[in-house]
Amino acid sequence: MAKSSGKTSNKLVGNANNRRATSYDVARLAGVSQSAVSRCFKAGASISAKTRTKVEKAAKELSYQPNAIARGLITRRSNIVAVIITDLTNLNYPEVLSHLNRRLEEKNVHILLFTLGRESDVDKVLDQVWQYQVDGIIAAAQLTREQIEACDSRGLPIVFYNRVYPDSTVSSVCCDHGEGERQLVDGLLADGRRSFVVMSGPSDSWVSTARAKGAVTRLQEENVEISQVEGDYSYPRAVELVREMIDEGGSRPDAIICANDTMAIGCMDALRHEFDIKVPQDIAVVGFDGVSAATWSSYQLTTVVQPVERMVAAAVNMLIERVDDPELPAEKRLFAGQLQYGKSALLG
Amino acid sequence: MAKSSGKTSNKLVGNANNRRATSYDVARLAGVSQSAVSRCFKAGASISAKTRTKVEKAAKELSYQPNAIARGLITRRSNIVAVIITDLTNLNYPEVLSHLNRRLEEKNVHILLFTLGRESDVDKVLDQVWQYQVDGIIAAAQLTREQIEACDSRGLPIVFYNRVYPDSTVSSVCCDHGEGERQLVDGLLADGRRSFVVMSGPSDSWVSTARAKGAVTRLQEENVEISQVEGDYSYPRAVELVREMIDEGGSRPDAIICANDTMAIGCMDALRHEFDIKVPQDIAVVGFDGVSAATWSSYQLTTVVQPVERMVAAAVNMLIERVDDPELPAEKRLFAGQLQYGKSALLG
DNA sequence: AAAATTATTGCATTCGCAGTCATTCTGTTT
DNA sequence: AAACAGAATGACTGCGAATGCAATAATTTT
Repeated sequence: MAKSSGKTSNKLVGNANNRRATSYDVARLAGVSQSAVSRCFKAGASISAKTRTKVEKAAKELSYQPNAIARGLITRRSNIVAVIITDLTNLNYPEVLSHLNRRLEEKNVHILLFTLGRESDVDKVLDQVWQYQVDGIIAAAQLTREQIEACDSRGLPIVFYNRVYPDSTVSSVCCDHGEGERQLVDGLLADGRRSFVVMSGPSDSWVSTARAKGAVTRLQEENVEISQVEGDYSYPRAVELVREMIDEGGSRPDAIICANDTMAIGCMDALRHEFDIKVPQDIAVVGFDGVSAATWSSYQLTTVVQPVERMVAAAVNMLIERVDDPELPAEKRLFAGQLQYGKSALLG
Repeated sequence: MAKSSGKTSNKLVGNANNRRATSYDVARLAGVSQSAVSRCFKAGASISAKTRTKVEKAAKELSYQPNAIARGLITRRSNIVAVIITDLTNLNYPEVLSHLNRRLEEKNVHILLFTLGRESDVDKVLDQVWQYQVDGIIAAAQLTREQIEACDSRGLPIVFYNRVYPDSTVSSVCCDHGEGERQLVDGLLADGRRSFVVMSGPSDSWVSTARAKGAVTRLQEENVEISQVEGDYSYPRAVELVREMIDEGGSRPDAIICANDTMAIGCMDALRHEFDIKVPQDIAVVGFDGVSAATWSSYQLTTVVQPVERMVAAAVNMLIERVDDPELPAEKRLFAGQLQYGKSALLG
């Protein structure tokens, strides 16, 4: 602490020439024009080896880095995409975000991250997105038709992640929630389950609705008992719902179909530890997503695993294609989920 | 699908006048100068109510949004900070990121997100960070002294999240890992535990090292058995380590001290389900972080909860202060974790 | 009502880089 | 050696907004 001689002076130097080096500084030091410096940092530009060497030497000396902001201003390409996500605490999204980052990085594109507290914040977020001249948007959030059109009219490509606008020409990648639920239900039916609770997520979540509807639609084809409860994707709420369900003392269902894994885990814990109900013997529980906790040996959840990696790769490719060529028509890609047999339900 | 008359034409229009409106466009339409438009969008600028009205009307008509990139070029303030995170799949980080986003949003600052595959990628990431003229960095990753100095010399403030550089003048917020571990160990000792396994995270993680060292240091003050194993913060690896530990058939420890909750959960699952060992009766397990899964009733982990919200708020405030005034001296803030008693260890 | 004061406004310039164009240099061909 | 093609280079302009300064308008003071 006392002997801070070297370090602090260093800091003063840094603040003295507060300005970062520009291409002009490099040009002057290298004895070339600013254009030459610019060309040196652009692939495929016409520049001689000799000049390049001089420039690179000077650039290193000044630790020059081209200013991506200024470059973006003139090229109209920021190499930034906005990622709009509703709820990071959803166990599924960190994985999505992680893959997104890796895939985009490969293309030298960066992520400006926006998370939504309430859905009503979308307008505010979009304002910011526009101001920052991002090249495109990956949205894991619901946008109104007006909002989509506003992006459209600005020539700003969007790819939706896990939501689909059936009668609108917007691009999206999506897991086939309906089909996934159908598989789960088929398995449960084959297993002899006859009375069901469908636990949906928050009502404003398109994904939750798609899943719940998928399950219910399939169930209604059979002569079985169905009741629906509305959760919020969270563990504690699922526990509460199970309490209400069991405490009310009505007939217990044979199976609970949860709109995501986190709630399924909550149900299992509540059933087993609060009511000593055997899962899957007494009640089967299934989820959706394939989060890592689903494989933990306390749960071994039967669920549908979303092919996150492929979905993300598809979303990124679709978006970048449309950034490069805005005339490309919209495209919707639907990925089948992978049924994962666990021990929370006796299937197949 | 067939009647796409309205929509598609809309798209064509959007692409026709491909350019977004600029302040000049607004100025022309409003019959004022570009300066007036600029002032209209800057808080506290000198502008009459009459002009403001005209400008706002024109701006709305053209759906004009000031170009944050161009603004950043001249103000030297991008209102973007880089967030560098090692591993998003670490259950603790999504929560951190979520709070970061909320806090920064309040200050109208945005997040350019960088995740690190390997630590060696730091240089590449820093290059990008510099190019994008971010106002500052929040780093939940390890930087070398050279890298820190490089940021310093560019006048780029950094605040480290959960890592500390003892003999260096960099700002950081940090949970007191050592003290947290001490509390855990004290509890375990009071509970009569005499032989311990300390399961660290990856060796290149500063946090893991700090925690393991904290536990070991405290343990060495007592006459107890200590052995150390190296995990990687992950569930599956913790399971493997427990297998090795138990299968080897040596004497079983009384307690396993894990460097994070995820591994603690892995240990509990392995002990209970693979070896039918009772937790906490036979072996106590403790973790660190306070992730949500730690409270699930299957685990009810005894752990130290990091005050994430306060830590994030502190990090954001410290960073923004230093963006506003780069002369501010570095500051290190250490937050005590909150011991959370669960049923994975009989403490207190 | 004239002078003094203050509040608005527009002009011109700047931020840092990329791309256009005209010019110079290099190397090839005859 | 002259003529030429192609590569390399530099001067200059513009991307879109912010700002210092000077000019002008609105307001207050006397």
